[in-house]
Amino acid sequence: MAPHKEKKRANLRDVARIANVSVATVSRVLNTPKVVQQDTRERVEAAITELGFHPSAAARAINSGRTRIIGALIPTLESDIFALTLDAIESRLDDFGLSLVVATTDEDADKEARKAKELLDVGVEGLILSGISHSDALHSLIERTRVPAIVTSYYDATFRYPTIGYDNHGAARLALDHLQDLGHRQVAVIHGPAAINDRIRERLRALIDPQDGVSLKYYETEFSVAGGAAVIDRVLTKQTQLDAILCLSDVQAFGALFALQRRGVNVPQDVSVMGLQDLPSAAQSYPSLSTVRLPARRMGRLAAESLAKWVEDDHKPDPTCLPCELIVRESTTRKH
Amino acid sequence: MAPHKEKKRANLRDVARIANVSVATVSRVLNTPKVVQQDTRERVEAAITELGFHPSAAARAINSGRTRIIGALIPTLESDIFALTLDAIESRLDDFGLSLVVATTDEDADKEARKAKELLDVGVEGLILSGISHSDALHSLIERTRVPAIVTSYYDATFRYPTIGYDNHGAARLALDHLQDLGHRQVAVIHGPAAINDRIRERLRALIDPQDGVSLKYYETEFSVAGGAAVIDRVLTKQTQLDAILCLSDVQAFGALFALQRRGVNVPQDVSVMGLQDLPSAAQSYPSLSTVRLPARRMGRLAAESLAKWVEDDHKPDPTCLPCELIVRESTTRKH
DNA sequence: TCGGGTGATGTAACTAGTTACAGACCAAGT
DNA sequence: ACTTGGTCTGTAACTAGTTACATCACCCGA
Repeated sequence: MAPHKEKKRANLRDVARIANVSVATVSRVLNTPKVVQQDTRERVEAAITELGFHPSAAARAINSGRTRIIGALIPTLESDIFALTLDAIESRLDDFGLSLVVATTDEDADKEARKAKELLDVGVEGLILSGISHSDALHSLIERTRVPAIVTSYYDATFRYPTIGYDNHGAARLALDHLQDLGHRQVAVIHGPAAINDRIRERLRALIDPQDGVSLKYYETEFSVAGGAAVIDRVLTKQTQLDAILCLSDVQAFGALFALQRRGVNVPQDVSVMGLQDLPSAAQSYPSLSTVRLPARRMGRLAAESLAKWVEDDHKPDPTCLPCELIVRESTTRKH
Repeated sequence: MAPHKEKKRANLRDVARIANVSVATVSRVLNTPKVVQQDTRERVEAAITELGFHPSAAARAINSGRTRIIGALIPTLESDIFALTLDAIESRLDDFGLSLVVATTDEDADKEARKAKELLDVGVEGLILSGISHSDALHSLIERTRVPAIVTSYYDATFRYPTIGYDNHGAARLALDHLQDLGHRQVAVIHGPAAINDRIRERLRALIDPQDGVSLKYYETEFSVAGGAAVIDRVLTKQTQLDAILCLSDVQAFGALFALQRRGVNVPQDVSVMGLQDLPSAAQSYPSLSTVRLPARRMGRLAAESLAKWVEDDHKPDPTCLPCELIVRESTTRKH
């Protein structure tokens, strides 16, 4: 068999040769077609079509110094809140002509640093982080490369990177106040793993000094519907005088809701259940879920916008705290 | 004020100058450090640290001809099934040292083609598509650039790109057969927008010739919990002799479940409810949801693997159909 | 002392684009 | 007739890396 002719991709020079023009002219046809005479342009375009030529992204990037890629480091895509945020980020970045590379970290700081390095190797021009707990390796990487980085899902005006987040502390407070206003005093607090998650820690911090004789008992469980459901037995055993359950995330609240129904406990007559986040289905469940709305989509859009402006115009964004909103639905009611 | 010295990024030549070696040596320190003498290497490393040097991804890519980036075109991240699949894709691609750029299409073929172009401009080496409905523009783009492309969420061995999917037709059939086996004859089928979604069309196609006196009535609604809930009034009005509700997605099944509970209809005593997908919460809800499991994570992993091998070793994958599994839970029961 | 092998390093060409500058050409103005 | 200006195109340098090949020092054995 004859040795296969290496069928590598056509480049600018190939097109120039076929069209019988210089590389500069081909480049002009691609970038500023109006300055090229029509018949020349048509000849070049014919050559481009003939060869199936597509300019190399890398070669363009090397000249412009721009890749137009933004990297996002998020704990996981399995959780609605990150998926929602990311969806908003992606579509807003697209408005600025920027693409989004996603890397998941499983809430593991070392993995995050490793993936951040990969993102920078890919050439991202900006980085979106979640929360404020990161490894020194990541910090020094960001410092060395001077890549613009912003933090989402958390607000702290003094943090080393601009934070575009919501008020986790205030949201938890809002939820507890609501239960308190309804007369509830014996409250079970169900929350995800605090050790690895600064958003959860911040929410818990809001609950440390309950007023008016409110007593809080804490239950840490997996961050999922199953986690919320699994912990209910423990809650019901430990707290016979239970007024309300405050779940620091909606997914766990759904788990709690289901598990309570399964045990014949009526919500909200026997016990009120409160979530935190306002998932799309919170308005639909039966009973519908009282919760505090975290503006995930809005945050995603704003984060994307802010980073885009930083990358494009070197305009570093100010930290922003988006407001949370108490959403009262059927799952909470006044204590009888 | 003195004109600011342009503080541009340090490059290989800068490092070479500071370390008093040639560019080749610096390159060797970066890529094959063992061939460089220790003291030279240390000098270079010191220079790298001093300048905060980071090699340019674009320049590397231009030489290797590789970007190590894969692009995924998915309808939306708001839907769990895509978020789950994407999470699996991302983590599996990472095993191969590949990064993932995400672009959402909102199930719009023109938008998909536009975003595909952007992905190729970014330099993706491979493309992951969802379903088999795409614009001609996308097809010709893929043909011109000869970029490896695979399809997920759909199986069709004869399709122009390899499909790594599950059997939508078989899954729907499995669900209907289950209801039939339980003695149900009057069945409401709730499904998402068929016009724009080939997965849904394929599921519907499985239901065209029901046997044994089974009567199906169709209700198209939004692909969401709210959509599933909103259509229930219509279902209950139109079908007074209702045995079962078959929802062609779990999210809609949850909506149906909630709406039925809200109206005092007992599931499964009064009516059986069947989902399709097996979301993580399907096992937790009350009643827990009978459904057909679509192996979203497995599919994501396999798709990532297959595309990675195609990109790395030029080994085009074979179409693969992953099995769906009937999951019988509490929401379906024998007709009384 | 010479040839050969090895190891470390440098030179320069190469990747695929963009672009500053130069030059050719043609028409209009002086 | 000669300059001027504008349009179009080409040459070559430039971006930031990698790498084939050349070079040189050094050591060993003949």
